[in-house]
Amino acid sequence: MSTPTLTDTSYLVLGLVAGEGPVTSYDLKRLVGESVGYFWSFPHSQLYAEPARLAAAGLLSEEQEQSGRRRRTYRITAGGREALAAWLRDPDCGMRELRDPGLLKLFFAGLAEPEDVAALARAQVEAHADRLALYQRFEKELAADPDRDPGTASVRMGLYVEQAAVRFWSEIAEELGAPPGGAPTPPRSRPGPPRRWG
Amino acid sequence: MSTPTLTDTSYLVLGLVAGEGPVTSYDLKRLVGESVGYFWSFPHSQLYAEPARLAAAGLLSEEQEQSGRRRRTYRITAGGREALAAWLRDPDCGMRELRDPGLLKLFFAGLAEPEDVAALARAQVEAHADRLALYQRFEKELAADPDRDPGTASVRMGLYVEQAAVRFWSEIAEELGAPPGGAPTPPRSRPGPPRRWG
DNA sequence: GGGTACATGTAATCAGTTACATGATTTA
DNA sequence: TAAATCATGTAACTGATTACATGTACCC
Repeated sequence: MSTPTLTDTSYLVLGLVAGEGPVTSYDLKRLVGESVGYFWSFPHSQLYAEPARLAAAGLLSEEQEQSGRRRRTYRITAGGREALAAWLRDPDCGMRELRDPGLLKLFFAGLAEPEDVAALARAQVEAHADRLALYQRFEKELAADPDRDPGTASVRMGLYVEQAAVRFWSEIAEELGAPPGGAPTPPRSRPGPPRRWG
Repeated sequence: MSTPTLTDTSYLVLGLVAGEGPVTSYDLKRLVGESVGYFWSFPHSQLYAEPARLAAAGLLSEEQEQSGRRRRTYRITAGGREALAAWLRDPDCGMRELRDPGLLKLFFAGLAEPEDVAALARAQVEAHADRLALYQRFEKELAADPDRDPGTASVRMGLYVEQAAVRFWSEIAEELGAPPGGAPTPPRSRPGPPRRWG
């Protein structure tokens, strides 16, 4: 009852506070921007709201400056540490869906002009290739670190997924550029989204 | 001004209505469940709220039964068709981040017991393998369809991503089972989440 | 003809986003 | 010292989720 259903965001904050010692919201913002933010970002305002919620739930302690900036410093409490541990101990957690806006557009390819879909594919290839390059750089630098934190393995997931995306969109681009039929841009096949899968 | 910032969800609904002709909210629910829902799902209540919004914006027309169930039937309007076309024409759209709860837990591996992380990895392998098998079945069935809708290509993306996930989590599981050092479960390396990437 | 599952909606809540607003530092 | 940028918050809005509530069809 003292834990009013924590969200993934809650645990993210909880974990960061647990790991980094006393932090302010701004510290959190910086931390997120440098690490988790690459696969789980949100606006800074949430990094003000969420710790406040957690403090209200007794999972963080809050201490406010009396002087100029009146910034709040958060620390994890025993309760917080336990909630975090319980979460970490539980092996099952939802599988996030893709929710990729690009994929959504592709899903409606039947309603679009083929050259627009091709343009989409090219744009996606470029965007994902950039991301991939970034992750490859990260991975390389991290590999050099002798006592690398186990959590940084998550970078590799980003890497694999971006590879998959580049591959996928490249295929789409290619198929649209040179469709099996032979014509450079085939006519719209059928109006409407695909009916059923499977 | 007549389009108060449509979301991706709006376009999803718009596209479905455009493609499927007149539909009720329940029809939408069924359609989503059979197709897009696999990579972009939401509760049915949104499929009641969103068409209403779109109708208010003039992008759908709404017609309500006077008899028993009083269900509402939606059709796309000229304005809706144009909004959809404009969206489809635009090649750039945000790249969705992973936001994977499993990855988030892994990110905090430094704060967890190694055997818990291993259990997580195994659970993830299983979940993603199931998903992968499902998508492979879909892809196979779709491949048999002679006039397959271009939008169904999105299934392949799901397939690639699940392959990537299975690969990733398998590696993690394996690395934890038999770490390079030799010990079956190494001591917690360092408290705290990874500091910086890159 | 009673139960169970499907169909169809509304209401309340809340997380997450956008926008606004201002205090402190640096730099030109 | 003016301008720009970094730091630090609050307020308002709204999309999305949870929960509730009831009507209709099917089946044993």
